[in-house]
Amino acid sequence: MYADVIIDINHQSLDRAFQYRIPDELIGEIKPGAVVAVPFGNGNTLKKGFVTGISDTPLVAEDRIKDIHHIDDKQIPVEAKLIELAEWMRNRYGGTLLQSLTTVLPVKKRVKKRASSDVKETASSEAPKAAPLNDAQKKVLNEFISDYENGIRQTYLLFGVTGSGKTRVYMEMISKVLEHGKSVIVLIPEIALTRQNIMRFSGRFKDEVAVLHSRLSAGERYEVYDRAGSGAVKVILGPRSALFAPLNDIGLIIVDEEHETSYKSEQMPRYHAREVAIKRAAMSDASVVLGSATPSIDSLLKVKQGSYRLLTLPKRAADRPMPKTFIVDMRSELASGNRTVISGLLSEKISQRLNRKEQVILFLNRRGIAGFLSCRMCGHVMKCPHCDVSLHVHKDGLLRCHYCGYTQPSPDKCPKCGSKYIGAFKAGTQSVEKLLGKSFPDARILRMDADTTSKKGDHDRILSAFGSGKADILLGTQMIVKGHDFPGVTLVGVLAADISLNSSDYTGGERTFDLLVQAAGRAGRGEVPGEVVIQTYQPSHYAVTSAARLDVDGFYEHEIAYRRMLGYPPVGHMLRIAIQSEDRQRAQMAAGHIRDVLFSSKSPVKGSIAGPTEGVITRLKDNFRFAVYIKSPRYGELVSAKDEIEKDMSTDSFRNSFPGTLVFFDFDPIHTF
DNA sequence: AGCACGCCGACT
DNA sequence: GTCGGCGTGCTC
Repeated sequence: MYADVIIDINHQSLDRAFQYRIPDELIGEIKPGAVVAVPFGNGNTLKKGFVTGISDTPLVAEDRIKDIHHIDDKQIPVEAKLIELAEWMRNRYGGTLLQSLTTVLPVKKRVKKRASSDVKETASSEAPKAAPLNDAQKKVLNEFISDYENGIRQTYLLFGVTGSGKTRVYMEMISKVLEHGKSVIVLIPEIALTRQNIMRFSGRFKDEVAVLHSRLSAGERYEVYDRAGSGAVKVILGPRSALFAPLNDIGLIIVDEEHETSYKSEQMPRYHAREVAIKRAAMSDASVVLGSATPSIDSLLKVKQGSYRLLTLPKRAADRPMPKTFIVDMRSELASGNRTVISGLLSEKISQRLNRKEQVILFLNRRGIAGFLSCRMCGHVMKCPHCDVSLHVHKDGLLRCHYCGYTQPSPDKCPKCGSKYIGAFKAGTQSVEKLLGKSFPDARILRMDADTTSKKGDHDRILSAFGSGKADILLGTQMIVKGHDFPGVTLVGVLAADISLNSSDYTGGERTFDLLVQAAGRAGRGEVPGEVVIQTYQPSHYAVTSAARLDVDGFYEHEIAYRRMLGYPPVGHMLRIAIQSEDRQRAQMAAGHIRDVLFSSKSPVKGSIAGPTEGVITRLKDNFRFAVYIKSPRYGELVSAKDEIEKDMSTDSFRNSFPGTLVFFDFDPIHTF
């Protein structure tokens, strides 16, 4: 008997199975998923390896095959299914099989048990007092249960407006699946892994639920895996990596806030947890529930195409009204002499709340830092004529497109209205804080951004201070919009919707819509109805107007038309090939070489290759970054193109011409490069 | 990633 | 002569 073993050395040329003889005493113990130690290379040094298959035919001369040394008993064996999943990921997202294996089979060191965390003890107080389900919740739940009991397994999109009680519905779905003796994985974005969220689940499912998150030590992680493997834990709650928990008999995978970009990995393999969840579910005869108040364009398209089933919660629970929204045109603020970042309307509404002792959230989206050029008089934004994304202001003063490399000089006058007020966007939380201090000297202000949350615990401390009413205004970046529930907040101000709108990639509209609707969702969660003020230089942009109407369908129709016209995902597909080297010249040459390889190949994608272009961040950790983009209506063609490049990279000629050059693939990229 | 083989310079 | 530099090639 022989075992196929992947050696734990991350190198392209070693990314294949090696056959080892299974000694008699280990026959039956060595299975796919086992972790073994094997002698490797001339020195026969013992290396860790992953068993991916068993066979009884030697593929090389028998005298070249060595024996497995021993099973690494510090590791627990994992389902063969996870290996199959790793192979699928390797094929779909590129990179080495070892990278996929180590993603799927995370380090599981056996460490002495520790005292269990304090979460369980405090959780019991959360357990009683569940309100009865409302009609919409009942309807959704019954549809799911009826399918489940009839053996129908599929992917559902649970579209529920902010505050509609999605979590409550998840709990009931989980209970039902547990009754059938199956287990459940619940994915939530890392940022939403708050104490309150964990409590809700552990209050309901007690010892049967376990939480995985990045702060867990190896020992704590091992304990969770161990209890999952033995069947003591039936529900795993965690971020995207929790998808690979070694649970048997999975009946349901829930992906909460499915539109969140954190579900996409930023390391190889750059998998999307939503896609992998659906794959893992299919392998275990499980259903998937994707939940969101602002579903991804991708999932909405799948619903239209009939591959996901739509479930909706159209109203807030307990009949709370949706907030009232106002769009402020910042161009007219400028025209009327207000040069600050806070409009007259917003300022007036803030004083009102301060007088009434209600709370205010002010949101300054800073992601995609001031990279674009726009006119403060007419709102015109400089865009690439070929790719319809914002041009990025380069340090040499030129404007550049990230997808195709199109370049033009910065204009000193707006090409549309002739105004000289065309410039890069600047606004930071610190300067806004100063301005607020001047305008509202009596207000207690909390600022929450990367600077004020650098230490562990800062995050929770600021949020709980605001939650307990120790401040009137919470001013912050992205991080304050996600999922928090502050009943005292009756006004949310979005200071500059434009920043995310004009990010230099195709996802700007979608991200802005999500942010605006989620921000609006923070207002009026308590007794007093909420209001939202959205400030922008592009008040008629469909992402802004549909967000103000909280109109997901309307936004979808506009956005999908834009994606269709330019062949962007999810209508078409896109592959980013990122090339990095410590030597700038070499990175650029390698990128050019890769483009040429694609051009001269038989691949049908050669008509839609763009680049090489330099990354937004041109240098990261001493590496110079270049990218080549390919678009294709068919994902499979991009996979073939990726295979073609991987083949070329494994040749001596590539390794000799571009030593030390790293290549990463990103399918349907959503993070700016 | 390691380790061996190999074909050139400067040294006990 | 031969000790050792690290370029190229292989690892079940």
